[in-house]
Amino acid sequence: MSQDFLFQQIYDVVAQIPSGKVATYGQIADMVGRPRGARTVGWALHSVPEHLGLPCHRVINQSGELAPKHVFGGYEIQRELLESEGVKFESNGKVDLEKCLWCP
DNA sequence: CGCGTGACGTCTC
DNA sequence: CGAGACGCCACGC
Repeated sequence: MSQDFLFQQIYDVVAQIPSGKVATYGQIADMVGRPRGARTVGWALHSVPEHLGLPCHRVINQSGELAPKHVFGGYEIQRELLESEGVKFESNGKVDLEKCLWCP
């Protein structure tokens, strides 16, 4: 019940991420009321059906790195999508959180 | 009901 | 600064 609402919150937050911006698991977790549930957010996104159209490639970890595992398709795919949306990448392959981090 | 696992985060060595 | 360990939340068995 409340848990389903939590999932709905996560889906809603991710869906609200604008193009050219990225959000971190901790940020989303805090939005849904689970500031320590960053793992839960990741688990939720893994459980979320892709047909919902959630830009999971815009969800990254606190370090600014993309998903360590090619869960949604592949690291390169994520980078391509983000770059296509205007997200800047650093030489180390990380996202420029200073400019592309989603600030609600 | 209890244990194990996982797209993470933060602290400490 | 880098790597490792512990901790948190939710689900599956």
